[in-house]
Amino acid sequence: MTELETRADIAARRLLGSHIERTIDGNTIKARIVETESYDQTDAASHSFNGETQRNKVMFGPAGHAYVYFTYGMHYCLNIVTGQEGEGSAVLIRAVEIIQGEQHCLRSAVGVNKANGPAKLCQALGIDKAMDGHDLNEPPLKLVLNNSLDDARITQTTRIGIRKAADAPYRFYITDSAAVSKR
DNA sequence: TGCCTGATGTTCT
DNA sequence: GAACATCAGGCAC
Repeated sequence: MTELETRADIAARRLLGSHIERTIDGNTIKARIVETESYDQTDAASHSFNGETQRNKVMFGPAGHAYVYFTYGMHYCLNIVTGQEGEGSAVLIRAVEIIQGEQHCLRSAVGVNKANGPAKLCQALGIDKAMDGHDLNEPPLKLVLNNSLDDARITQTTRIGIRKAADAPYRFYITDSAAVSKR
C-alpha cells in the first residue's frame, strides 16, 4: 500500500477508478471508486485538525487502513488512511459504482442511487464501526488499486456538505460517472 | 425542481 | 450542550 503513503490530495486522485471488494456471507461485491475528498491535518475540516483523539486515532496510523466514523446519529462514512504514519491524513470515499454482486448489497435502492453518497455506500456495503482500523489488504474489505485512469477524466472542485474550509478544492470525481453525488 | 426539516447518537468543548 | 464530512421525504412553486 506504499502508493497511498503520499499527500492526501494525490492519493485521492489515485483512488479514483480503483476497486473495493467487499465480502458478505461469502458473496463478493465489487465497486469502483468514482468520487473522493481528501483531508489532512492542515485542513480545518479534517477530523485530525485538532490532533489525535480516541475517535480519529486510525487516521494517524499506517496508510491503507479503513477509518470509519459515525455521524449525524445514523450514518457511517468510509475513509482510507493515506500519508505517513502520524500525519493524520485520509481520503473520504463519497461515491462508488457497483460493478459486480449488486444483488448482495444491503441497500435496496436501484442503479447509481445505490451508493452515490458517503453514508449510502457504507449502508450498501455493510460497512460500520467494526471496519474501523481494518487493513484494506485483507478481506472482507479489500482495496485494489488501479492507476489506469486518465487524468483528463478527473474533475477537481470544492468539497460539499461541510462548513469549515469549504473553499478548499479537495474533492475529486470521475467526470463521466453517473454515480457522482449531487450535493 | 429545489428548499426545508426530522431522525438520530457520537464526539468534543 | 452544541456541532456534525447525511439522507429521505414532504411541501411549495
